Amino acid sequence: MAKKDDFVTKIADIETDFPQWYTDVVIKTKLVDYGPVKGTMVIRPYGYAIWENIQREMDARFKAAGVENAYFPLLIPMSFMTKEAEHVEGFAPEVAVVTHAGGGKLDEPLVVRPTSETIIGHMYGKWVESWRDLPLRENQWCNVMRWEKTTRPFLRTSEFLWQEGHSVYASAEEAESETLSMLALYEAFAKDVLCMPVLCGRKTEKEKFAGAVATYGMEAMMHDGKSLQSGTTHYMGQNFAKAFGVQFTDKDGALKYGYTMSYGVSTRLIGAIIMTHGDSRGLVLPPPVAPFEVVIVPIAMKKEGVVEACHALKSTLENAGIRVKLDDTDNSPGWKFNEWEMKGVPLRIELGPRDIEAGTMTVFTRDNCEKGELPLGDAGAVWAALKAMCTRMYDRASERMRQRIVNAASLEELLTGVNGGNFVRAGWCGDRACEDRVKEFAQATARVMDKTNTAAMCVCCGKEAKHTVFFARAY
RNA sequence: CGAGGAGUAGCGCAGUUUGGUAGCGCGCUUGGUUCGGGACCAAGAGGUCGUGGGUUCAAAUCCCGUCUCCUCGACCA
Repeated sequence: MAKKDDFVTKIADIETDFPQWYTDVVIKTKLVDYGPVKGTMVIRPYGYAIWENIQREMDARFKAAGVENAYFPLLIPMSFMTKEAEHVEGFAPEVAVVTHAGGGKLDEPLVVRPTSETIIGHMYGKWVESWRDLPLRENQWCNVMRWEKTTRPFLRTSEFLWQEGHSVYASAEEAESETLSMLALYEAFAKDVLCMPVLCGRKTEKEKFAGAVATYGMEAMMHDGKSLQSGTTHYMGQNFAKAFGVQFTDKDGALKYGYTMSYGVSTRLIGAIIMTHGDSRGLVLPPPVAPFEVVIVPIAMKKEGVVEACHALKSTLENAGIRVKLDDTDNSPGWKFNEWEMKGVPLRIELGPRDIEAGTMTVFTRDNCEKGELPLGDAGAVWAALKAMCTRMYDRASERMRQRIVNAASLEELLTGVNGGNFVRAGWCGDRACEDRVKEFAQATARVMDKTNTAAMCVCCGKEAKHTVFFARAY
């Protein structure tokens, strides 16, 4: 039973070889494979199940907030993209364009959507006529394409899956309020469903969405101290409404432009989960999004009653609403232990003759890698263990982020901070020149601005600080 | 686009310096013994050595071209 030296599926050590660790995890756990087109990924069933769980949980929250799902076309006429000046400038370098179809050249090229503000703006322009049509709040789950130069599975791919919500309101106040409440929805989702702490706040002008008045983001801290933009909400003012003629007749009889906003999260969340919770054994999945919350590993399967007991346990847990996998393949138990740990299954239940005799089940919790015993078939105790695991995972990640946010009063301190894998909290005067200087000096960008300004002076020029900003290296 | 690295079996690699029958580990197939932390035995399948040309009696190996991928940078909400 000695451990084999040449363990081909073993993943790299997260502490010493981070980029390789990430690649190993996404490939060897069969979350994804690389697609034939550079920068694309094939999401395999184990990875897609995580996405389905994210969708289910997110949809429930959208529904509770009153947002409905819809679907808009993949292809957008090129002329739509050029209607909003900043938008086209921001996205032009990374759009893929369809020039031929049906065996001939198209009169007008079509872009593969990099985001759907324009085509949805076009449709909303047709649908909105009266104040009675507002607010109009729809969401779509779809794929988008952005031709990036460097890519990494989940974190930045040429094609990715996301949800994009788009709303029109009659007033600026309502649209701005929705922008903030959707950010709050995302933050709660990150905490409750992904067990992941995030930093939320407004983005700087440099970092905002092309065509927006204001962009807000939530940033998650990865194992290597880099920041991952995990969700954004955008307040567009009337920019897109004017570009696409989204007008309504108000109660006072006047024709007015609507105020729009949009928000989105993507498969990047899966990358965030991997890099927030993963360890040197592989994935550690938050129970709410794990493809299965429990895997049952039978011990000594040929002994009488073992397989039957495992099936009975599976039914009991499933009846209690728990997602369960029974691994009754003929691999050795040790192989199964390692395999499912690598794949991040939250709880493993080992069930063998000794357990059955004693009326217990051996339970391994993935986040802390501890083994214990529970009464055989006690679904309530399994639920409690899963819930406790969520709390532990969130608390651990929060504590790490708290310890790795440092303050800086100078560029040198800022550089030291980001080099040490930290988020750096520092004052900023508000000038683009200083923001650019920070990037040049420390390869760090302004992730979000703190809700209140507590800094006295700008980390770069020393003038009075108008904002307190979290700087970090980012994916 | 700049700098560096790599292309040999499904995966990971050796072999190239010094040209001479295509190798290893894992995985896979079949049969058997196993099973409380990646089991073992036996037999077997699988490769135009990225690609085009050149040198040579002979090229994975030497020379020239070319393509692809990876890392770092640039770029990127």
